[in-house]
Amino acid sequence: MRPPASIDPADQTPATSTSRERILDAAESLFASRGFEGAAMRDIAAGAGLNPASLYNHFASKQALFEAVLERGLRPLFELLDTLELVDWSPESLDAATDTFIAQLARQPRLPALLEQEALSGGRHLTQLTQKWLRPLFDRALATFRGTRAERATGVLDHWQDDELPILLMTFHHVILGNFALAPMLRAVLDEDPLSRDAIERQRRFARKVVRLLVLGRVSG
Amino acid sequence: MRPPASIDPADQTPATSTSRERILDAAESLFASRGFEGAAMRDIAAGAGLNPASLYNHFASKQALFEAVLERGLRPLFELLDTLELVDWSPESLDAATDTFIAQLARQPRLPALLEQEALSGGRHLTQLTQKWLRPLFDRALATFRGTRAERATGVLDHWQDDELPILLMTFHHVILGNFALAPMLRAVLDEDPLSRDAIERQRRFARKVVRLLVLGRVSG
Amino acid sequence: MRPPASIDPADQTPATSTSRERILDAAESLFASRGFEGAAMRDIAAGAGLNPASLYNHFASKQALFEAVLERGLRPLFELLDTLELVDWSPESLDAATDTFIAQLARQPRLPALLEQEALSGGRHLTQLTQKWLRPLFDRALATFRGTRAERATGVLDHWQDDELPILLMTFHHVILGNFALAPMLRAVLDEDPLSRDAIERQRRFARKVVRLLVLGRVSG
Amino acid sequence: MRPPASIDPADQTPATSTSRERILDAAESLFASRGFEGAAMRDIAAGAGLNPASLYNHFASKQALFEAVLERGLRPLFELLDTLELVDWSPESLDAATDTFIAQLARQPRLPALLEQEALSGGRHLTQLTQKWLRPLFDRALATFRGTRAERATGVLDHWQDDELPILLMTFHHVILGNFALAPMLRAVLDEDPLSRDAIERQRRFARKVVRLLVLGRVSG
DNA sequence: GATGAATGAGGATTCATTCAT
DNA sequence: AATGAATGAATCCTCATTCAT
Repeated sequence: MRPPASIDPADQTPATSTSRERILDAAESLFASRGFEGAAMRDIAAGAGLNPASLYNHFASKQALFEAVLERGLRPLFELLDTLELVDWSPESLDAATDTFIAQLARQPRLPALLEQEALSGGRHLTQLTQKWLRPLFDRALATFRGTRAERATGVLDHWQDDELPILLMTFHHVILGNFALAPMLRAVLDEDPLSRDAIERQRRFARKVVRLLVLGRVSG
Repeated sequence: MRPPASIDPADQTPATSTSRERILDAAESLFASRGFEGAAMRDIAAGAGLNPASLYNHFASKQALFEAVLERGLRPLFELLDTLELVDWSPESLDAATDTFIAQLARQPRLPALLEQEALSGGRHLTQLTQKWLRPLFDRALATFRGTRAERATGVLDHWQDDELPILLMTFHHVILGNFALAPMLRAVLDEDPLSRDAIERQRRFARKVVRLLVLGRVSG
Repeated sequence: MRPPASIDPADQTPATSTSRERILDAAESLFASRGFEGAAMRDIAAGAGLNPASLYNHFASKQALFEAVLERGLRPLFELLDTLELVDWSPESLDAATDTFIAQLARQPRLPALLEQEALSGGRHLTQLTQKWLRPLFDRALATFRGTRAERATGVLDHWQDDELPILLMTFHHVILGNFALAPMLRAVLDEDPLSRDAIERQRRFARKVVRLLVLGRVSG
Repeated sequence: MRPPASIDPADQTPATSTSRERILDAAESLFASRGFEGAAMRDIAAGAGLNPASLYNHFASKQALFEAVLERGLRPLFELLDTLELVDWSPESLDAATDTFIAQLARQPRLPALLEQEALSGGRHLTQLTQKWLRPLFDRALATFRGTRAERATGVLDHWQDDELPILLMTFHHVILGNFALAPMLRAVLDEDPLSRDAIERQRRFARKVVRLLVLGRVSG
């Protein structure tokens, strides 16, 4: 009665890439849609066109494979966040930052679901994920927000109280990543592919407005 | 080595309630934190202080138990949504609606994680969840939004284009439910219990502002 | 290409005993002949007439099963050794002690092989076996031997030096248990069942003589 | 979690020897301590500093490797036994024979454990071992003993009945090889390395006395 | 010779579920 | 309503072995 191994056509990765890459692709897809426990090594192997035993020639364990998936997926996103500089807080630079995020997520549409899976499970792999990636980023972003709110005279973040800034950060997370993570549900509710070019363009347009609203308290420049 | 069955002290439900209730409580907790596949009947039974075989005296299968958990959890929330009437779209009535949601979620803090688990998994139980609960609600809410935007002269929802309204609805979902769902991650990132009275109060205050921003385009009335 | 699960007809235990006992019997037989690693849970289950999964209703793991086998097997033997009192060191009391051992081993003919398997493997389960069972027994026996050798005037153990007494103890072990442990090899070399009534009787007669030789330095009383 | 591949420092063979020799050394060590089933080709390869696949450049199969280990290990010992001539049965010539054995075993201290492993397992590789090596030796030795007992007038083997001579032969085996085979256990029970120069010297002294006792019925010449 | 990658068979163990008690 | 024992199917992972490089 087990469901078929692959739902997402993206599971089928081209046979031209290396085995390691095909394994990582299949694993990312399954971990994202089913979580760590729900993703069976057998199904990952099938997605990569390999015998299950072959996975162990490339990764020592399911856990190690999972970490490699996280590493490969999160590194570009977090490097992007690291290099981000909001030179000023003008509407235009906010838009540019928003566009950068959305563009990166369009390239890695399964990543938000992967993150969400672990965020929900609350423990085990989350600790490592948190310590290595989330904490540093979060702390740095919070410091920037606090500094900006204190220094800038008017209009920027000044409709938030200091203790609301952490929630504000989480809200950016939800607004930017949320619809990517819940793509399967959106598909069912909207009768539309939320990862289509048009849908992502609409998502980008919408995100710009929300970011402006949240940071500047108004939409128009 | 399997991890211990219960992480959240809320798993331990008082022995005074009926077996059925204890089972539902334990199942809700485990389904929310681990998803359908990740939650083992054995662990649910342990959480309820029962032998695994006893679960089958109350629920025909794991699937049936899962549905009962959804039913029990979603019914009050969706009934709340059903009865909600935004008589006008004044800031005060928006605040009241926001407060109502947050209050209900504070009573059922694991519910958002439960929903999110299924939303991520994309299929299987999601279809049923979607058809029975989400679709009708979503369609009704969208119609209301569309009507409001078309009829009302100024200020309400008029900074959104028509095709952005579905995304806007999802954004309410993310903003209101997101921090409840990701409570385990927040705990790790914020060094604070996101379900404490203070945190929920802050969350309520923040949600009010965001809802006003999203609907009215500004914070202050 | 795996060999058939059961070689020894003793593997087939009567279906009348409890499952737990049948499991222990089958496990003892396979652990004795193949060692811990070589004995497959599947084969143990087959020997007990059960599904492999059923073993886990009675023992938490292969390791726990192994320890239960040791416990059940060693307890009577070591209790016998504990209660043994060589009132005097006359040839007759030596003979009586020898007979007691041999009789007990005839009742548990697979036990020496079980011990030997672990003694050879040098580690893992041996440590526990040693600390719990062998060390105490060995130390007590050595003290008795040392005392006897020092106190008694003539003839008893006085042809051994003090530092040879530990080796002497081991030699009793080898002489008494050795042929039981190597029964499979003896069968192949002697064209005879070393566990037949006649063979054990001969073994008993021989062991009496060797014990007399080792303790008293001569055969005849 | 698999235990580390090598326990005995003797596993680490010098990198200067040929691959074949390093493989045989590592295999001998692991077969002796874990038996045929328990010794993994992977661990043998690691002990030899090679990739598992490389083993198959030198030996056709695990079985063939095992036989090569036996061959290399048993040949010198059995050749020694073959050339042994007890010109007379004087105490001095018995001592000399005992010394020869012990000296050879000191050179191959893992060999007794290797033999014992197979003797215990009762079948499979034992048959071959028995037919090729043990049977011929045993039969020849038994004939010699029987001849000696019948021909010699007094004192030599004449306290044994004819049907006890096979057991006597096995007893030599146990006494001479036993403490080498059970070295891991002795280490744990005696708090001393049973393969140290001193321990082996003591073992030699002890074996001389036991052999004299068993053959001549008394210790002193 | 040596090795990385591949694999079918089998390893212990867990799972949801059933059933007699 | 509760449970101990049973089980087929699946779980992750290891094994000996092969083969192209």
